[in-house]
Amino acid sequence: MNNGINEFINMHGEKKYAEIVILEYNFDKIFHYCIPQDLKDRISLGSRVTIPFRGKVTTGCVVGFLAESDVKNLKDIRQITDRKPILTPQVIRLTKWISNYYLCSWEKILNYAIPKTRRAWLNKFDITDISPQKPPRLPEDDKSSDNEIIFSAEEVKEKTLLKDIENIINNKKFKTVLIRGNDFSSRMKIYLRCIRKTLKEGRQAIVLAPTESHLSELAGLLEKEFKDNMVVFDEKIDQKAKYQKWIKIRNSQVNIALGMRSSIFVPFDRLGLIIVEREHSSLYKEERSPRYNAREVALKRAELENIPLILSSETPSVESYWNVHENNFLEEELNTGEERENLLKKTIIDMTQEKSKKKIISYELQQAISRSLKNKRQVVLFLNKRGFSSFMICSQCGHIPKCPDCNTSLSYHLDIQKRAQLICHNCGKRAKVTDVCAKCGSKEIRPLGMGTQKLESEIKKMFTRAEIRRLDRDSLIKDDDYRQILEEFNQGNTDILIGTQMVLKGVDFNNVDLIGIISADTLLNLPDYRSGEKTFQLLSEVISSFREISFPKEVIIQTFNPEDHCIVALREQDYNYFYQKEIELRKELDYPPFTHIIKIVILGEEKEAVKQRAEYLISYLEFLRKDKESAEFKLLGAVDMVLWKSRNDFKVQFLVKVKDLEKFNQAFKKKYDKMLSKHFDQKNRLTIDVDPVRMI
DNA sequence: AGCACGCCGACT
DNA sequence: GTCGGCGTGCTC
Repeated sequence: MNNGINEFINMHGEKKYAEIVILEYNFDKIFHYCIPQDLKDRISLGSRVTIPFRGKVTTGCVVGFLAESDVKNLKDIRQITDRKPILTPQVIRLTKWISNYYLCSWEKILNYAIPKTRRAWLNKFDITDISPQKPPRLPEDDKSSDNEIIFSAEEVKEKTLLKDIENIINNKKFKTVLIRGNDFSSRMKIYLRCIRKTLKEGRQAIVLAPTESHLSELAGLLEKEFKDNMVVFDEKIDQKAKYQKWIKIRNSQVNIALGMRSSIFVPFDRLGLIIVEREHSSLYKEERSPRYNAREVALKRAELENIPLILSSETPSVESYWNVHENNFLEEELNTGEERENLLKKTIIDMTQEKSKKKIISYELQQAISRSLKNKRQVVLFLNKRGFSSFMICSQCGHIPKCPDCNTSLSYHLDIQKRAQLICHNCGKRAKVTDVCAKCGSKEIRPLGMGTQKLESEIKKMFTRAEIRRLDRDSLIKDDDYRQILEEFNQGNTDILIGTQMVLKGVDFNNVDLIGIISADTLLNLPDYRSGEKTFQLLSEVISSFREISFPKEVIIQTFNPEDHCIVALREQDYNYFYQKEIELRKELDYPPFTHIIKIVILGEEKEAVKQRAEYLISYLEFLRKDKESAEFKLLGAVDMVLWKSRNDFKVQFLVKVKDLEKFNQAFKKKYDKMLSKHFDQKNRLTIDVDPVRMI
């Protein structure tokens, strides 16, 4: 198994030629160089080298070895930059896989994985090549003679799943465990034990978290035991500090790395375990090039390194859960006890049954808020839409005013003088509000849906004596506002907090006994095959904000779609129900995980130029369709090509649906480079997103 | 990305 | 005949 990496050494045991990816130019090509005799012993996969190229000296990264080359007049490698390679052979293999899977150049992903190094740092913080350290001494080393035990007999008796995890960790082979559940402290206990065990074996661990706050939560807990044995790559880290931490890793001075998505590339050479916390998070997807998903890359790295992988989530991604059945992932459930469930009431309000269609707050929710206020408890009202109102609709003919450039519905906003205005969130175009429908002429046109602003004014009218605060992007003017609104609420000075996703971060729900989800529909109706999954995940997270429940609490969900499987699954807190219904839909409509989607976007300032390039791209894909080496695929969005306006650019988007991604990519790559340089540049850009997390 | 090469039209 | 326009292709 060589994964397309040439490590072949000729019969004299000599590495004669090196395959090199040039790091300073964006060519998707491998160059061959001779390895001078004096460098032979020190060069390896992942070594950075200086090489003559086009009459200049440039740097490259060694990605393979050859005994023979059919290229004539090969030049010599000048020198090796780092004393020990900055990347490990396994990470080189990983980046190769990424460049094929995500259709980006090898150079791009290599440069992304390697911290930006200044020449000066190279001498200052070099790799000292400390010979493999003895694993750090742990308290148990002295006590337990049987080092095969991770969990005690008592613990295993209580939760038999621990035995399975123990076996997998002890086995030290590639195997994925998906832990599903909301019990953070049990999950944490498993992480701790597994890491401890891994270190004891003299191996290393990577822990990924999706956001800065989840990262610091994990780091805080792990630091108690492993402070001197770990590095944390937090959000604000600069290139220099990042490089220093890499050197520590490379020198085996630390054996645990914590970070967000990019930490999946850290160069441990005795990696023994990867943990991906909240694996469902869309933040694992890099939304700029290279557009990889760290969860998928973690899976690939675990496979390449042949080590266990732990994925965990309260609401696993449909892809991962599907893998439980298809690829023999081990699934374990870890949920908090039933006492919690008995004190937590979940109510779904069918808004189609409300008498007044214009009302935002149902009668039941209004009553529940009154009850909370009387009991001196706090209320959080959740809405995932900013602005005043989402769009206008004519109740006579159903017409929705749309932006002529973007074909998206215009948002209804109030300006500072409280004058109504329509704004296109895509391109920023503004339009006047009309009181007559442009299509049928009726006067029954009015705003539908709502934002936090409108909700706030409604609530203020309803509960005149309550302290009400709003927490969303728009309400934050000064940097300090966020902290202040939180502090007021957490000290109990606020009765009702209205907010978007932001309330999930930093709000203390201890004294809250009511969460009202104003409209489950806004997210559910997005034009995205994942909208159901996203709704279920987000609202589950909202409900989980109630961590400790010592008195009765209630969640009220208002929706126009009470029968939707996501809503039903939320009420029953039944992941399996959600998954079964969702996977049926995906299968029926040929969506992931049954196919892959590739999002192709063309952007440019001139409308005609964009259109022309889009047509060229379509013809390239049609040409591919005839290629016997390519895979079958569907092309969406090409027949009635829509040009959108996005900021200053015109934009065209296609979706390719393909089952055999590997085969398709191989054929696609053949002339991709040529097409790119011939038809696209800074003015007319082409972006390709494999397995996108957002459709628009 | 640059830079050479080459094929073509315009010009002292 | 020769200068320079840019489209095409190569760089180990």
